[in-house]
Amino acid sequence: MSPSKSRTDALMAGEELSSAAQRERRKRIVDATIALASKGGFDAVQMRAVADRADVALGTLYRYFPSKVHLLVSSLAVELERAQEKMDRTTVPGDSAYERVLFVLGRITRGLQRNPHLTEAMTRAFTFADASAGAEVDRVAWLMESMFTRAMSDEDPTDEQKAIARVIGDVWLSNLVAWVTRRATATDVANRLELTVRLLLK
Amino acid sequence: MSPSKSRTDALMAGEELSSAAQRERRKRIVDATIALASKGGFDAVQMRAVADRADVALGTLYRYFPSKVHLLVSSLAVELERAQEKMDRTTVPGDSAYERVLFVLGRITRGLQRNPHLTEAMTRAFTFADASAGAEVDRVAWLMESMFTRAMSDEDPTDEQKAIARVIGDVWLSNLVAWVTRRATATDVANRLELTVRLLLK
DNA sequence: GGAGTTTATAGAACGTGTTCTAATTCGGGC
DNA sequence: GCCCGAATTAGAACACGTTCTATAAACTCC
Repeated sequence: MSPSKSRTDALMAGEELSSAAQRERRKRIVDATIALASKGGFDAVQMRAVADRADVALGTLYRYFPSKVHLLVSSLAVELERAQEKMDRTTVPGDSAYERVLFVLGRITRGLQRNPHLTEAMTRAFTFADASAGAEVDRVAWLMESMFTRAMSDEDPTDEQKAIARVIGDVWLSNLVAWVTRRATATDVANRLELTVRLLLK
Repeated sequence: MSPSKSRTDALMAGEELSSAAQRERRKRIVDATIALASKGGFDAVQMRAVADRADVALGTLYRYFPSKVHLLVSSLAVELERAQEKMDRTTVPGDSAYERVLFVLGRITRGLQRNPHLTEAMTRAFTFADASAGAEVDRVAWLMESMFTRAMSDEDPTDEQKAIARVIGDVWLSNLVAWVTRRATATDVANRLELTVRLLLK
């Protein structure tokens, strides 16, 4: 049991997947998750449906991702990495940290709002995650934070910049959730983000 | 069906409970929820267990609160109201908004941290809530916001003050969740809150 | 105080996340 | 090629949120 356990951990973290077949399986699972989430949100990501669509047995799915929350948060990390890569290929316009952060924020937010169901699924999983998904959640939090610190300056971020990035991330997530649950409109979200960034960076 | 529907809505909102027996039942349910949550957190708040403990049939529980999330978020509102009342009976020390907000934040945070399981149950329910619990979530959000605006000044809050209060609320909640899921220590939380309030109010 | 309506009760039933079991297949060392 | 442990599979089983059904109790209005 012990060796199998450590192998499982590697699978979960998505690192060092022994065989190509396993990397393949993992990708199919994440793809299936994103497809189902895009179509019907959190509720549509049913473990049996994911397994079916990924052409994998239910037990295998659980071997790769120990819970629905792990699965969705890991998929969120994958999506954020994609967004970050795209951002890296762009030159972010703006003369001040304020302008650049707002640009990045607006862009990602609009990107997510283009796929409401997917956003709903991922944000809900993220905020619902319990301690067992701590590693995955930390990874996503770190991706968010670094997305904003990069927009603030090219240098290594100062502690204060990191703190600001974290606050922006918190506000961003909270507003995304409010939008997803229809307690705020896209305009509300844009306004509040602008206001927050202004308070923090101007 | 229609009159019963509207009566049910009243029960959900907790207003105008027709009979004393119904107010009684509702209170027993909330008390049972808080007791179970205090003991074992979100997972321990099982609908059958709540119903048993409140001495109410499962169907009745669902008539009063249409889901576990509604139940927990409503209980959170009750708890916040209690905290607010206690705060109202205190004179908040501090010469500046910065100092007073920090005092209030520290106090409520420590209060919640004294009951980790309850806090875990409530914050997870709050952040997991979907659109159907929008009203309950809005109520809690409003309670939080007004808790901070009151600390900032005695007057009616300006729009900017409201915005600041909202940001503080977002950061507060996010840090509470991080603490609850053991991704941040109590010290981390205190530091980050101090830093955030400083950035916003100093 | 009785008829009709609403509310409460006990408990079965259902759906989906998660776990478990038994059998099969895969991959690496001989 | 064969063996062995690990990985995968199909599917049963289980837990808990939620819904449904049938019956009883509690109100309301005459």
